[in-house]
Amino acid sequence: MLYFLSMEPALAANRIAERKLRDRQARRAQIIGAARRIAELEGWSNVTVRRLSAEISYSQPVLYGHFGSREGILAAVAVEGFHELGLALEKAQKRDKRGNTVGSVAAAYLEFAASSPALYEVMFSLSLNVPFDDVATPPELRFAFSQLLELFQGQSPKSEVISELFWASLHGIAELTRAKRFPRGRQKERVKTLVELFTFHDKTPPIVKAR
Amino acid sequence: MLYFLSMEPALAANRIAERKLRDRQARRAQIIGAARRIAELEGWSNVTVRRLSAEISYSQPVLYGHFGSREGILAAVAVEGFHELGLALEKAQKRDKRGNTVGSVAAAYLEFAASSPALYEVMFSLSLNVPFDDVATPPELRFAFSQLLELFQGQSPKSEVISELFWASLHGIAELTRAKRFPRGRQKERVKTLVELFTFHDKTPPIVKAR
DNA sequence: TAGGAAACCTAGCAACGCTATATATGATGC
DNA sequence: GCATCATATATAGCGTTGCTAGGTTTCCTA
Repeated sequence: MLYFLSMEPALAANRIAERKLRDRQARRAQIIGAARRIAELEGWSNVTVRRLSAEISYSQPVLYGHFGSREGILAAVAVEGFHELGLALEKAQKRDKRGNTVGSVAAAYLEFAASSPALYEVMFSLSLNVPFDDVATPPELRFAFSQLLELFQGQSPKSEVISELFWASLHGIAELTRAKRFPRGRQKERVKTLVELFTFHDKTPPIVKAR
Repeated sequence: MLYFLSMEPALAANRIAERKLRDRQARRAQIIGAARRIAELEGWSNVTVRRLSAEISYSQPVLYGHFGSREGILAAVAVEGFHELGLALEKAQKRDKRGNTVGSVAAAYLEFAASSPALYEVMFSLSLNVPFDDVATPPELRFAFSQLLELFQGQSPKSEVISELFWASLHGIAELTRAKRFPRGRQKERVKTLVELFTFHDKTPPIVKAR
C-alpha cells in the first residue's frame, strides 16, 4: 500500500504532470461548455469573461491562461462546432439507405444549424479566421468540409466547385432561416428543391458514389 | 426685403419646422455615413458611439436622440444597404443585353457584397430583426428581395422557392468568400456553375424530378 | 423682450476585456 | 521534516464601452 511512496521519483513526477494536464483539459472543457450553454440560452452577448469565471468558480485570469482572450474562447467553441458538424454529416452519409445521400446530408446540415443556432452562429461570425486551405486551418474545419466534398467526388470535372456551391447553399439557407429572413414552414420544400438542383441525372453516370 | 418678417406666422413656423427637419435628416445621414466609413475602414468594433459623436462634432446624447441605441445606428445602416442592394440588382437586370439576366444579377449581387464587405456584414449580422414577411419589415428589404423574385417569376410553380434558394446560394457564396472559407480565384467559375444550376431551358430542363 | 420649449452638453454609472501584482498552494532538494 | 522555489490562483485596478440623469444654452413664440 506504500507502493506509490516508494515509486521512482521520475515516475511520480510523470503521474503528477499527467494529472495536472487532465485537470487543465477538464477545466478547459468546462469553460467551453459553459460558454456554449450560456450562448444558446441567452445569446453570445451574455457570454462575458466575468460570467464564465463565476460559472466555473475561478477568477478571470485563469480563463486568460487557457485562451488568450475572449475571442479565443469563442474560437475554441467554433472549432468544437465544426468537429461535431463533420461527425453529423459523416453519420448522415453512412446511414443513408435510400440512395439519396445528398438529401440526407443536406437535412443533417440544416438540422445541426437549427438545433444549435448560437453554436452555428459563432462558427461563421469570427471574421479573423485563417483561410480554409491554409496550413494553419484546424483539421476540424477541413474534416467538416471534406464530408461535403466526398458527396460529389468524381461526378464531374467541376465536382469541387459543385461542393462549394452546395455548401454555400446550405449555409445560406441556414443563415437566412436563423435570421428569419425566410417565410416559415416551407423548409422541407426548400430542401427538396435544393436536392433536385444538385442531383444530376445524366447519361454519364451521375451522383451516387457509394462507398 | 422685409418680406419674411411680415409673413403669416403659421407659414413662418412651417418654414422653421421644415428647416429643422432638414437639419435633423442631414445629421442623421452624417451619422450613418460616418458609421459606414469607419466600419469599412476599421471594422464595426471601431464604430463606437463616442467615436461617431466626435466625428460629427456632437455629444453622445444627440446620437441617442436619433437612433435609440448603438444597434439602432447599425440597423439604419443595414436598411440603407438593402436599399442600395435592391437598386444594384434592378440596374443589373435592366441593363442585361445578353439574355442572361440570372447571371448578371448574380454578378451584381456578389459585386455588391465584395465591394462593401462591412456593409454587407451588418445587413445580416443583426439577429434581433423582424421576420421578412412581417408587416413591420422595412420596405427596403422587401424591395431587394423582390428583385430576386422577379427573376424566376412564372417559370415554375415553385418559383418562389427557387428564388429563395437562389438568394441563399448568393448569400452563402458572399459570406463564405468574405470569411475566406473558399479557395481563392475560382469565383468566376463558381458563378458560372451557379447560373447553370438556376437556368431552366424550355426544351430540356436539367432538373428531372427524382423519386 | 420675457418666458418656455426644444436642443444640447457635462458628468457619471455599471459593465466590459484585460493585466500587473500579490498571495497561496504544492512539489522538490537537503 | 523542513526550507525553497516554481507554479497556480486571486485581488484589484486600468482604460473603454453603451447609455442616461440633470443642468445649461439656444431659439421660437407670444
